Amino acid sequence: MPRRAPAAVAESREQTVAAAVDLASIEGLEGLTIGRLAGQLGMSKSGLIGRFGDKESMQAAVLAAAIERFTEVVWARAQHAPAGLERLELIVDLWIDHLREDVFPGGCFVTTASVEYDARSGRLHDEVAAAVRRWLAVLESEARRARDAGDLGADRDPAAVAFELHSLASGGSVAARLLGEPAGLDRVRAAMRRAVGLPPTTAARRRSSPSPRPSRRRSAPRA
Amino acid sequence: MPRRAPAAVAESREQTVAAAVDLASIEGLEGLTIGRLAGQLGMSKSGLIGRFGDKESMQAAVLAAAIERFTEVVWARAQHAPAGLERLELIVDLWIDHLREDVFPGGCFVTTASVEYDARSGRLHDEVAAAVRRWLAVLESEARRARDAGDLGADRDPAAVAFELHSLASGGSVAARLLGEPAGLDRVRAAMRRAVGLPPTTAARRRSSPSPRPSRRRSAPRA
DNA sequence: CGTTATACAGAACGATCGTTCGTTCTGTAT
DNA sequence: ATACAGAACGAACGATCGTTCTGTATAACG
Repeated sequence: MPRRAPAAVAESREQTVAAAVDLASIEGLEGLTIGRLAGQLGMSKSGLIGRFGDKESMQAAVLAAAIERFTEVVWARAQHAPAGLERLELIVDLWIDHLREDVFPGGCFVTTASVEYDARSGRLHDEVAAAVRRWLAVLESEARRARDAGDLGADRDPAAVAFELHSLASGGSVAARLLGEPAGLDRVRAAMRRAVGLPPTTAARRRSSPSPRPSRRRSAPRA
Repeated sequence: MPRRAPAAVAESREQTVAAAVDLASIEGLEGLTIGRLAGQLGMSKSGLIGRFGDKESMQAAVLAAAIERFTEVVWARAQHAPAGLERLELIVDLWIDHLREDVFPGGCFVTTASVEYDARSGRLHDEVAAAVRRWLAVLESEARRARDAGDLGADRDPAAVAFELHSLASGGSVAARLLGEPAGLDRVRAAMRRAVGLPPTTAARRRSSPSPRPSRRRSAPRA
């Protein structure tokens, strides 16, 4: 391969992490296995782990990549909307859409990671918690803007609104996926809109997906 | 006075499962390990697995026991309240309390299991989903009663209310635990009350009744 | 050109996984 | 007194875990 080495390495590692994100979104960050991931990528275990040092560093890289993916498809795309309720409304739509369209094959990555590390200590716990805190801060900031602009009930605490939105999206997406009811996400969306005082739905579903997409990716538990 | 053999066996298995529930609420149902659990119980791996047949059956037994524990401390204790909004209010309080008082050392058991199996197929997935469906049906039934009695907005869909309550409790408890903020559960409670149209809080925390004290039996090593 | 650094494969490590044997012990029934 | 059933043990199975070491091919540099 006459590829330039640094580029090849960087790109290769990027692809590695992307594949690991998909796998970990199903199996969990803790269920990630060097042997299985290496086999899926067609490389040796030593070659794979050599890119990260050890497994925990690999998990951290995977987590960071998943957060970046979420940030890109939800936060970044909402930046063009004016701060406040309007941006909050767009965030909710993008948030639900990213769940509906299987940006992560196994459902919301950070939710999975949150459950895995909510009762443990260590580097992964800290990084997951930090990511959730950052996201809550974003939501709180927008909620505060909305409240200051009079678009949100003056009695509503921005931090409480942020926490409520996060709880609904996190818990609701899991339940919708577990029960195999894509319509559950409509309920989550409605509840999130209710949480910020928006009407159940605006005119038509402007972000309507063409088909329900029954893509249920499932992995055999064993062999 | 020699105990009858079947009784002794049942009790021993019950203690085994109770310990496994505590362990699995932290490590996850999938993170349960026969070797580690056996070591913690002071028995051999073969002796432990012999009680269930294989690991999956043990996981199923652990899941069933956890569901039973939840049912006891939340559903059963709310039965004395009149059906409808009043019972729903009590359920919310008991629900939050069971999270606050660490009925499960690692947080809500079914939430953990939901995340673990929401993207997989098999027996465990089906049983978790069935448990969630049963619980949603209970909540929906109470919400319908409340609506029919005029205690809930006539425009509120009981199934949507049930789903919203479940999502809030599930997602909120994880976030509160992950962030290490017990006050987060107050937010969850407030949001759940808001979901059923109840005022943020009734007077003071009237639900500071003595700890429910779930049966937490400690197993003693065999002589 | 030679030298050096890097990336990966291959092999092996100790540990642990779930499972399966054969044995032993205990209590009950015949 | 004998036979049997159940539970648990200890040992071992093959598989897989994360990690480490060594050899080698290639790319980068002078």
